Amino acid sequence: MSTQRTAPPTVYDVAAAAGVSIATVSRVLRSPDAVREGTRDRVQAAIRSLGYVPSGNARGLAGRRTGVVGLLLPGFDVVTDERPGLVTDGGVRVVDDRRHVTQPTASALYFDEVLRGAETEAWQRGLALMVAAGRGPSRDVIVNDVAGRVDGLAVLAQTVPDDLLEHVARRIPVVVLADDRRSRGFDSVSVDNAAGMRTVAAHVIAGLDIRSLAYVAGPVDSPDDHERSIGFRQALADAGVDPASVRTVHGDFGRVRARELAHALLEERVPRAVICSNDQSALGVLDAVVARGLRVPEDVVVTGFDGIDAGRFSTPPLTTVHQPMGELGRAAVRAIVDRLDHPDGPPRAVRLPVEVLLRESCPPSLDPSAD
Amino acid sequence: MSTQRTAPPTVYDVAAAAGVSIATVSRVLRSPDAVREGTRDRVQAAIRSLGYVPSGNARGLAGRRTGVVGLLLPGFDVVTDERPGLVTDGGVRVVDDRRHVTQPTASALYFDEVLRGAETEAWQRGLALMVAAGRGPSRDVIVNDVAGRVDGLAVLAQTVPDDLLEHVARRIPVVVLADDRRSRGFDSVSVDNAAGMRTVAAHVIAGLDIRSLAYVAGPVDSPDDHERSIGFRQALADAGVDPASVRTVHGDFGRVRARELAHALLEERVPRAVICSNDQSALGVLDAVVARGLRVPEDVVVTGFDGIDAGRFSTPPLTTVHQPMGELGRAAVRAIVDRLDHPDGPPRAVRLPVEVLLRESCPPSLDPSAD
DNA sequence: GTGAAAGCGCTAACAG
DNA sequence: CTGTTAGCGCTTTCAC
Repeated sequence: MSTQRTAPPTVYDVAAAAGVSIATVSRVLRSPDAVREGTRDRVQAAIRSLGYVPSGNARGLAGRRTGVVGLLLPGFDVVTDERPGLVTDGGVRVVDDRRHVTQPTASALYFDEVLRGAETEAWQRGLALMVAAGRGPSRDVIVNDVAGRVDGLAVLAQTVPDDLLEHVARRIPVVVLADDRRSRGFDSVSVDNAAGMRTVAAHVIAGLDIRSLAYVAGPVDSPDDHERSIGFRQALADAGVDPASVRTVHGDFGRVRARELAHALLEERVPRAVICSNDQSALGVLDAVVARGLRVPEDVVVTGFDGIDAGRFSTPPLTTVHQPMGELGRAAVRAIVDRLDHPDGPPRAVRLPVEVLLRESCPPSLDPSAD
Repeated sequence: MSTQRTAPPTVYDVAAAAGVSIATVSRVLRSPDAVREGTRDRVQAAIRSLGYVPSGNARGLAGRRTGVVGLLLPGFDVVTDERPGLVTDGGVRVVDDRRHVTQPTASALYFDEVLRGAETEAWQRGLALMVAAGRGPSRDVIVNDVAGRVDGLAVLAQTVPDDLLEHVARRIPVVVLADDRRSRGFDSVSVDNAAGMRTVAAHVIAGLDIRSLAYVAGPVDSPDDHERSIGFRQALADAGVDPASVRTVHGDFGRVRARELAHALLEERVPRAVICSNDQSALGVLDAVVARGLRVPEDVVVTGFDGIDAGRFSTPPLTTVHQPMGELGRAAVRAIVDRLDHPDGPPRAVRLPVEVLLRESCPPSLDPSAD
């Protein structure tokens, strides 16, 4: 078939082949019922035999919506995993992977699910999705480019600077994910971070009757982290725990840093519970606790936030607050469509519920006899 | 900001505001160096103050490439996981997840990685990616829609029927993923299924000196499965094993079906090795083997194909042939760009290497003292 | 029902 | 360096 691209056929070609005007061709495509059957058949035959595919650009230009929504993600780190091949055999590398040298596929990149959710929702509404990395050298160009060819844009928090966002927002509706930006005038879809943290912390404090706490926070500029720490403080207040009695350290949401922090923390004094602002940190804490010969949950209970896969497979499995990532993506597309239907009205913020998953690192009950 | 969409500004608006012609505005955008600095500044100021974002549609129409490549995936199954919430607390559902009730996030959907790879490559080349599900009710419409607004299209095998594919291929280059379609005239990017299976099977037969084999194949219409079975037969021939001595069953690439088949197989006679055409099947076989009280790898060794995450976390971890999914996506974008640069020439097929990952279910050696 | 004609917003010669 | 002028391929009144 590589006998192609010799100037793709246009409405004119189809019209000529079918012996009608271009207007009729257009009608056959957009409102088939408005055309007499015989005429319609001839046009459709011409379309088939010419291999005609309408130009989306021309369509979009000529009016109406493009039927495309955009999604800007923070950009993918190019993880070129350089595993050492141990044996080679017939051109196929053979690796002894019993120690699981294999990378965590870098798949845990949490926005995979967001992407899939958005795609699903777009698909169900007959829309196409345009995805791009909102970062990188040509950031501005890409963002403008995408903004120029979609009906609406969903942007993951902190992937595009505010001024750029405000610029494109003058052309199309923009919805920010994972950060309530109503103050800036943007619609947003986010997760109920505060309630989630409050609930899991309440479980630790009141449910398990633990008052010796440590809190591993994230980077100070993270809106997510900020909300979670608010939820944490609410839980303290609810239970009448003195905030000053809680040792708090600030990590970077990373596992390595959390491990270091946890070691220092445990060195000083072992808390009965370590509440973490995200899962990666919690896994780092788990590393440190185990390394010191302490048992989880018997000696220390640990909780995370996010619900990443690694937490399901850790030893012990990690209690966490699960965020509905897929739903985030879906809600984003819905928000865009809503805004397109109702251009006016104040910015709206959708809050999605989270879910506490109690696993072994901080079980429903500390009573061994209870389930 | 919701003060928007009052007919977005156009080049004309910018030109008027800056006191220049539309051509100059266009130049400032496309080749800034061709415009005197003072003029350029005025235009850029106008762009900023008007909130001007060029229309991608108009750009695409006016000539040149759109700068967008399309990716058609098989479509996402909408997995609405209905987990039973055990406790409710302050609006946040609390779930006892100690038995890992949580879904495998459905994340293992293998094309996540393909998608990310494609995105990465596109991003690095300054292209945007348009993603859509190649299935579903409005399949034809969506496919045409996407095809009408991209420069080239990558399609995952079996997501779009050939006739539709051939139709759009007359307009833009199409590359098929995971299936060598040169015969149909399409460029393709696929994985070396045969060599992978041949290598892993050779390891079992010659490396481990096992000759009592069973083979769990996939659905008959799968091109992947077909190639893998060819590789398997080559391995048999290489080692001088009589194919007739191998019991072969056909599954559906699913875990459940494989489990059933394995039970029947084991009932009749326990083979020393079960080679499976994909990981899901291998996991099903593992289920059955363990259920019957047999040990892996001591009594039965099992191998899979794909390299899904679940295989890393199974008990025991699964030996498999890993496919470079991310690379598939990247290669697809490269293939499209290549084809755009060289519209003529015969269809080309890119073959990506696979990698055998030896894990506990079929270790490098059966000698317990080794390694 | 169907055709004629006027753009949609931009790029790319081609003149100045 | 900058302005003029054609279209790019399609949708959409408005007549017939």
